[in-house]
Amino acid sequence: MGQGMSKSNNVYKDAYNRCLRLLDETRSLPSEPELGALLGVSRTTVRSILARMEETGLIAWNKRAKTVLRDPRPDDFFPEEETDTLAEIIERSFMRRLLAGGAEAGMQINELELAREIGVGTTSVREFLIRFSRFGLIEKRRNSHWVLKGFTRAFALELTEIREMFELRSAAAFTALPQDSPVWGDLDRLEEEHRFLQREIATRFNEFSELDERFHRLIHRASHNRFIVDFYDVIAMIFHYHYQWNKAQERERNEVAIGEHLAYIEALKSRDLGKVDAACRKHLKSARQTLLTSIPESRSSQKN
Amino acid sequence: MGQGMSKSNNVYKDAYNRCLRLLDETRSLPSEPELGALLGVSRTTVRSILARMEETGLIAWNKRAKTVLRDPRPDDFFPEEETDTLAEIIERSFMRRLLAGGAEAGMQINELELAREIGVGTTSVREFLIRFSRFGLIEKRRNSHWVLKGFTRAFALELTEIREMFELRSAAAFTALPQDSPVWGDLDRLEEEHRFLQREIATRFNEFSELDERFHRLIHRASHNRFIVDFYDVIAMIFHYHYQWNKAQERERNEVAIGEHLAYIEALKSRDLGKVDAACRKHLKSARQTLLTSIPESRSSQKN
DNA sequence: TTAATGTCTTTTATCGTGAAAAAACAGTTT
DNA sequence: AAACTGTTTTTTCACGATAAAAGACATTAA
Repeated sequence: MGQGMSKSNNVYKDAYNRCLRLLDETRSLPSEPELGALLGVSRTTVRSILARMEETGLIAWNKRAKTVLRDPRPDDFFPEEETDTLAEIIERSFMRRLLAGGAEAGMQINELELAREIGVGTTSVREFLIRFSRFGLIEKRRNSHWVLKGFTRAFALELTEIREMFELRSAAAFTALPQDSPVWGDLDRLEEEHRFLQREIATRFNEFSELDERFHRLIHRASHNRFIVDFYDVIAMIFHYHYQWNKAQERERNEVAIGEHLAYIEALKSRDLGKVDAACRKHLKSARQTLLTSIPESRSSQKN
Repeated sequence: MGQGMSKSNNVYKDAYNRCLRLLDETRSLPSEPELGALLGVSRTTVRSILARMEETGLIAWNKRAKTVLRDPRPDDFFPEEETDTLAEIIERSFMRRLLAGGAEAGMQINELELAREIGVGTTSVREFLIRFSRFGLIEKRRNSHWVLKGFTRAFALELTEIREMFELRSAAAFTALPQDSPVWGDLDRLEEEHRFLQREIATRFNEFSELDERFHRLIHRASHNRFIVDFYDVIAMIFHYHYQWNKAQERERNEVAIGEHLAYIEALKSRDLGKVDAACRKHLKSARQTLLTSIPESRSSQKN
């Protein structure tokens, strides 16, 4: 599938699907520039979307008039998998191989083989690997292959060490934010979401992962330091796959984490640096523990 | 120049030049694998080098026998500029534009234009920008262009904030290293180089930049944390161009820095955490100051 | 029988190309 | 005139192709 094609039109397909959902709400669509802003795409793409919607009888389109003719049906949507970015496809594929065992540290990574296996061009794989290298899991040998450093205990410890430094500093910066800063409102809303999830934990425990990320990103943003903010991408990536991979006691773990977050939020609102420090440390310690226990104790003896 | 060609043979040319320097020292060259290891290239490249050296009458080559026939002349060497990596060429070009004024924050970066201007393919430029993005100076707009964030005061402050966190921690880790660790020997040697440079400061002050990097990298390595070690790449890059750009009071600045380094080294050797902390703080503070004074006070009012 | 050389294969680095998507420009409608 | 639609140009994204370089295999010399 997909060999020989120059560029997939996933931007169009994804925006089309999102636009279909908009159709339910209104009798007519806004102007082209407005739609573009709403969907986050250019007018060129908007016009392709409108053209297809007209073809399939979803709307009547004549210049400014874009009247909705019927509700979208399930088969109007493009299949989910066709809306993914190439980068997403490659990342998923790569991470699956990395986590699905057999990925010994020190193993070399072959661009061509990866590209063939995933069914994409080498350029895309190369660019992915370059982007991915900042996560510290792979390394390039000068004009030669990439080397896998492995998702090891050492990696987790190094990652969490930085995370703890950065988050403690960000949390301190957070408490120093003026009372009228919008972040306090954001924090209140997040607290509410935590409370809600706590009540419904039995059925919605798997929604925590996403809330967790939003919460920590809010705190990191208070540092006003691009390197700290950007580093959260590394953490988010690791935890994203970690959550997908390690489902053991997920409910219990998340329940504990919600409790810790609430204590942390409480501390932030008190603006008492000592309390913030303690609550932050406590939560990060248990987060580290969770991550560590999910890593096999070193599959084979370490190589060089 | 250079349009249409698939891949430059700069690896070969650079290795050839380095191999020429080896010729002065011996009457005959070692085996092919040995030469490869020495020059850091594959046997394929070694054989191309030997082939050319035979052609130009530098050596007689018959299987294992590689006898040196004459000393290399200046015109045997490939021109310096032909030994550069494409990545280096692009980086220099890009940084020149960035520092040569007219590079307002918020300005968009055009891959195609850059590629044309430098005379390389778009792929190489794209890969460069992706690699370069980790320095925090540019940012990608989702499926659109890159945006220049600018080499601003804010950037310098964010950079140095992280640098200080990381280096204080690394320095502390350094003092905790066991007495028999090889780093103490490395430190002694660096101290000696500092003393030498201090004596010859009048003529060799411009050699400090390189020594500075080696010294700080040694300390950062003590953290045993890949994120800390890797972050030094960002610092090194910035200071590299900063040194090239801001030559004002270079001698005085470097003289001061050498003194601070020596005090810092002294503190490390004392293994007294308090002293280390103080010496490190003092040096980093003046390094930050130097960097800050070299940044124009904000060319125009900040955009969004 | 180990370690070199000679030969062949695979992989990486880089380009030009073309479709997708964005952006710029020109003409209309309100 | 401001904001829209219609049209054209430019840029980004991804591919296959090809030379450089690495690496693997076969052969030979010490």
